Amino acid sequence: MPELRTGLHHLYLRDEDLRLGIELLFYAYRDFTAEPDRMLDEIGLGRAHHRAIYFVGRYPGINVGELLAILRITKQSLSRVLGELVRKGYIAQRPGTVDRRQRRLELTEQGAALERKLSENQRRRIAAAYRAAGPNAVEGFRRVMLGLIDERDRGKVAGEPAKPQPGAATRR
Amino acid sequence: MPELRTGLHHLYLRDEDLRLGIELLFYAYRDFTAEPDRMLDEIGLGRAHHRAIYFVGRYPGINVGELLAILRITKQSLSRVLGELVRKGYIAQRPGTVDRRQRRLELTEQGAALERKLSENQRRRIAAAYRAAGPNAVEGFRRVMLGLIDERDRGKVAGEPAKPQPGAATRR
DNA sequence: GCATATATGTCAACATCACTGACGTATTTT
DNA sequence: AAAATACGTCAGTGATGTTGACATATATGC
Repeated sequence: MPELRTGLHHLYLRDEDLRLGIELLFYAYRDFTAEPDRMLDEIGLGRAHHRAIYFVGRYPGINVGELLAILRITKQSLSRVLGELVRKGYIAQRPGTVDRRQRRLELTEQGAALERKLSENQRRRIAAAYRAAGPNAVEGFRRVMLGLIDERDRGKVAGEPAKPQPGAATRR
Repeated sequence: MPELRTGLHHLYLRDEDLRLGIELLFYAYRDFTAEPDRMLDEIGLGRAHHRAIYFVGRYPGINVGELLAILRITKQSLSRVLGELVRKGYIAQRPGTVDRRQRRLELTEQGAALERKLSENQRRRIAAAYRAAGPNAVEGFRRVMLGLIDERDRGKVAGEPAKPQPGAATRR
């Protein structure tokens, strides 16, 4: 629900309030990624691999362009990461049926197992925070977080991955 | 308000709910850092410099050990970043008065200006998200985010920086 | 059907930010 | 006086990102 358009907002935002927001994001992200990072390190992978595995698991059959649009990195960066994951047997590729230029990505059994293992800690952490804060707070959390995300991607979160923008291939 | 302690929680957490949380963190952090990153890039600095500048601005007179405890990186990494910031005139150091081994860090005029410029976009983004979501949602956001942070650091967020753990100097 | 655009990949070079390991100096604490 | 602490440095390495140029296969528009 959009708030009343009073022009003046009853939500008076002090510098301190905004700083707290900045810091919450920093600390939460720092701690949210620490555990998976440690686990990845043991098998010679990094956070970038986790992100790829996560989103391939999230959208089975996703193609490279869509994944690029989510991660917002260059194809050269993704290519290295994806190549390693394919070579190590975590991700399988196969050409698209409708457009055979595409490579549709999927997790292998091994990849799915790794994804579960990596996300387990994150899920636990989120579940604990949700339970401690209560359903009402969770709803507020979602609303604020969505508001922090670039508008063009809000629909994408927890929906279908957006098709890459036209011209995305040429644009860098 | 803490939820009723029923043992069984009325907050039934589906896999989808947890995934949404994971993704909100990913997208929000991605978009939250993108703009400052671009600005930093123009003056030959990176995200690590932003973090250092931010927390030195947040806690004027903070010493190196405290900053290390916040950032959770090695002193060698921080040393490089801090050295660059000092050389380029964004941060000033001076020995502590009570313990002269310490280097107390402060932003110079120039550093404070940069900090404001960098954080401006982030503050705007947070302010917009807060306003759109409403005060109630903001409170929920804070509760959940705090729950995501390592327990030992919850008190530190938006308070005084914790003293580094005893033994921190030797531990790596 | 031919020209062009798209999806993807590759080679090469480079920057940033992190890490490990080993040591060194000044100062404080015991 | 010895030990611990705060901080720094030198040296090497690895992960992740970047730019730029070019290659291949497939689709699409006229």
